Amino acid sequence: MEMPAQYNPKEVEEKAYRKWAKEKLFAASVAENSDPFSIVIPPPNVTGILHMGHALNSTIQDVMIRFKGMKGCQSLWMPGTDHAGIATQNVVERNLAKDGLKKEDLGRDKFNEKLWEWTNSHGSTIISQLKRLGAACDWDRTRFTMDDAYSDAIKEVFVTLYEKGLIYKGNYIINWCPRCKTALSDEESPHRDIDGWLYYIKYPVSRPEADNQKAESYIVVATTRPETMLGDTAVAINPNDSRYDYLKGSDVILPIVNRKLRVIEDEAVDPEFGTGIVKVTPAHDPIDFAMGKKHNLEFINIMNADATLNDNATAMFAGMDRFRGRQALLDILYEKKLIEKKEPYKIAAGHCYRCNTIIEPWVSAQWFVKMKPLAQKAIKVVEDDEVKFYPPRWKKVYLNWMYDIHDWCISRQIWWGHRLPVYYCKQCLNQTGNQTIDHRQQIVDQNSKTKNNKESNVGIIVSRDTPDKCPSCGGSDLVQEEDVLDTWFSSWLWPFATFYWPFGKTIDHRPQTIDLETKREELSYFYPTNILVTASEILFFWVARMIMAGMEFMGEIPFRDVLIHGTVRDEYGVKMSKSLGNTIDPLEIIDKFGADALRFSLMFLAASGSDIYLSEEKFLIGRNFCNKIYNSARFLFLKIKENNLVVDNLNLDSLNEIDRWVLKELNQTIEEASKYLESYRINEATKRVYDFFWHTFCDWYLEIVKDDFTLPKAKVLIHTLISTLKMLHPIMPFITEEIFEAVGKNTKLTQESSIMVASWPRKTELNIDARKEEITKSLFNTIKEMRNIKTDLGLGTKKVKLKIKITSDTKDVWAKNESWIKRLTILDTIEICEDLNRVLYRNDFWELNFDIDDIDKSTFVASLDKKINHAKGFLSKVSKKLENKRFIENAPGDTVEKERLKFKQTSAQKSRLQELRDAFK
RNA sequence: GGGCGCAUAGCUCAGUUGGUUAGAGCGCUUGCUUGACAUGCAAGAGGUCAGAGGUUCAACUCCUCUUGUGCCCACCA
Repeated sequence: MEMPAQYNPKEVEEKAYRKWAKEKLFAASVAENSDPFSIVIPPPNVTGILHMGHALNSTIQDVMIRFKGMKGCQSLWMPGTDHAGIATQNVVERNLAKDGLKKEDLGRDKFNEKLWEWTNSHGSTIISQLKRLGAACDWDRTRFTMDDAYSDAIKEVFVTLYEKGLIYKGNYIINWCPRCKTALSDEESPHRDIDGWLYYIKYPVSRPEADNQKAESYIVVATTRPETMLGDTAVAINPNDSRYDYLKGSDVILPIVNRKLRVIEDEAVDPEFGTGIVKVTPAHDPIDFAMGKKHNLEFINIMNADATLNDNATAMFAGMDRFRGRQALLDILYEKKLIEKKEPYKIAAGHCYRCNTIIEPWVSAQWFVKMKPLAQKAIKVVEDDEVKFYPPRWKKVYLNWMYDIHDWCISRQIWWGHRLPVYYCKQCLNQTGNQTIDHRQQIVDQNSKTKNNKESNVGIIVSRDTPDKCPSCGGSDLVQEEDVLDTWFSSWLWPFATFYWPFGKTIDHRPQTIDLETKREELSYFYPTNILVTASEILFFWVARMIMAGMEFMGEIPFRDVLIHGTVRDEYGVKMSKSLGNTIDPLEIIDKFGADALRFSLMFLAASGSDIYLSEEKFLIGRNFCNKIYNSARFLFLKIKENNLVVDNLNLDSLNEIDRWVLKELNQTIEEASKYLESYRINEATKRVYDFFWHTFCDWYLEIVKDDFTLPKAKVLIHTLISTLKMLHPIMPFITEEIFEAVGKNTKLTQESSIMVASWPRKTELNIDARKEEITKSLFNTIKEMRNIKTDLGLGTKKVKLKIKITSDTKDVWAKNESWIKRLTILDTIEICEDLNRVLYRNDFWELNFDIDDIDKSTFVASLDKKINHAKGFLSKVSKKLENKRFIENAPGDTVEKERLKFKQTSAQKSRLQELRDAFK
């Protein structure tokens, strides 16, 4: 087989992935004799295309899955996608807009068909991209949050929570996105500072006639959103603010609208801010909403769903967009000289996390989950470290959020998603007369009053099955709730709903092929899952809620460990995002350098939990390493063939000291890599194996045995290669598979059909003679020193004669190793002498000289001086310690012993160097 | 306003129970077309571990403060 000089990942990767799929190596199942290891993938959006964040996130999971698989676990990576309500709807709406259509033109059913069409044709894009990355997901289990069966779980959960009184409907002020025209949860409305103005507006005051003369004829309120004044129904002052005592009996008049405003007192008002008087707009501001409830104020809604002003905002402004209305209103206020001043002001405004539109706080009828009761257990399991965070600091972040958790608004006014399993009986509703099912209508109806938070449940049917008649009146005129659920209301069930929980109660839409008992067993085997790998952005959205759902419905944590990795940034430290255009496309990197190169570079750079800065050149680390692995293997096979070697299992009897040395280094690498992987410190494991393979195995061992390519050596080489490949496999699955197969073809070793199912390497039992080991290490050091000296003397690549005086029982060491020592040091001959006329290097075992006439003494002496100074500095530091009585008294014995040894060795070394130097004077 | 991080070589970062006169990758300097690999090999320069205190026999590592910097949460209009 001809192997080109450079590694070409393209065909290798495709071929390997096909093989794994064909041999069903991704599949995991219940096995009594194996430990389970499971991860559920954070389901990517069906609209998603693979970005660097996915690549990082997925590689980490894949590393753990493959590692645990090799360790003998039933290693399950559960894949799937998320229907991503708003995001997907937006995409399909945009497509529709190209034909000049709106979703309303199609109607709900037709539009839903379009959504499914889109999902079916595009939804697997991300899946195939994950496959290119090498993801070892059990693809036969792939789930989608809109599967019929998955929807069963959602209904079950909704109904159960409703029956427990943990889900309620009510009129509240919520985050409204006027572009998506839906309510959002607090988490979906992140605050961002925007530059704005704080306007000081004069409100006239009408006083009883006989009032004292001190009072002003107007008051001043400050606001960043002047247009909301059209919905003002009060002004508020702090009860302890005596400046405005006079207002208590007065009427404040809302300009333009000329509405009388009540003056209320509330502790929420900060006397220090602005003028100390607050305009109160109960229907358009969360604090004002609370005040409105407390003081029984009128709620006047001045906006439509698209944030245009409505008739309540007076005919003058009706129909205007909120920002245009703001300007128009300001113009009039200026004209009437009612603006006292304006100041530049940073406003922390909520933004829609899907389209970045500024959120409008809006009162509407929505569905909520009571979170406090659900949070209790989820707090405890984290406090008690039953669920552990890596890095641990996220525990605090999680707990802080959980301690102060707010109710979760779960209804969305979009069409793509799970419709709430809520049905309204029209007849019953008509009788109570206070309910309608159209939110937009309901909101307009709110002009007058929102009386109570909780509306009566008359006429509301919450049911797992579609009811045919109203249980209370028997009427059959039922309509289902129009709203759909927040997408996260499906995601939070992911760790168990993916196993087809709830195993069919009154509802059961499992596919025929799915066996209930198997699934039940699988859930109990694989749940709780072992780790959840995610970015910090969805800690609250998803992680926290999964823990709550797990505790509530499984009675058990959903995962033991939560791995929070960093954010992917560009080389300047700016977060990669499509809108900024600073992304690096992982698929382009795969095309250019290979998936292994991508994965390796990511794992090499990603220290646990810290952000990772990327530029295209960072992927050269991985590419170069792939090339190194490939070439070293290519060389081994070439040599094996050239020498007609039949390589089989390692034979410990025929090992020499150097073989033992490399195997010992290998042992240590295995130990450390395993330890690091077990503790999720993947980058440490990656670095360790990289360093061993390149700088120990290739740079030293392989170079040493190059010209002595005998069978015992070949066995050590192949053994070490295989062990390293195995350790690298979780990180770089493709190239390791390729070479593992090639090992099979080029040797007589019996091995597994794929490295994926090969067992994790174990340490070799080596009987190591300490003295021989020391001599071997001295030999390596001597070689480094000789190269060093040659460079100092300007003899870099010149072949020189080495004269050596053996000062102890090590003659055979030089004789046996002569050939490679000469090659690696670039020596002409090695001559063993009784006496040297000059010594360039000396250690406990030998001293040596190069047979050359004149040397540049000054550079050599300078180099010696440098070493001597180094030793001196070190010695003074160590002796300071040893002279310190308290050190001797307090430090543990072996620490003191170590220092003594250091001192002894270094002083010996120093005097040797000193002698050498003196000889050159 | 509250909370959480970060500050180590020119750049990007490791350094996990305190005991190395501090490591890697890239970049830089010097020398190598050595038949596995120039996507390589050899040698090297470069750091008072942000600053100031403290704890300790011992601090890059623990504590406090300062400075700079980043992120998250929050109803000061």
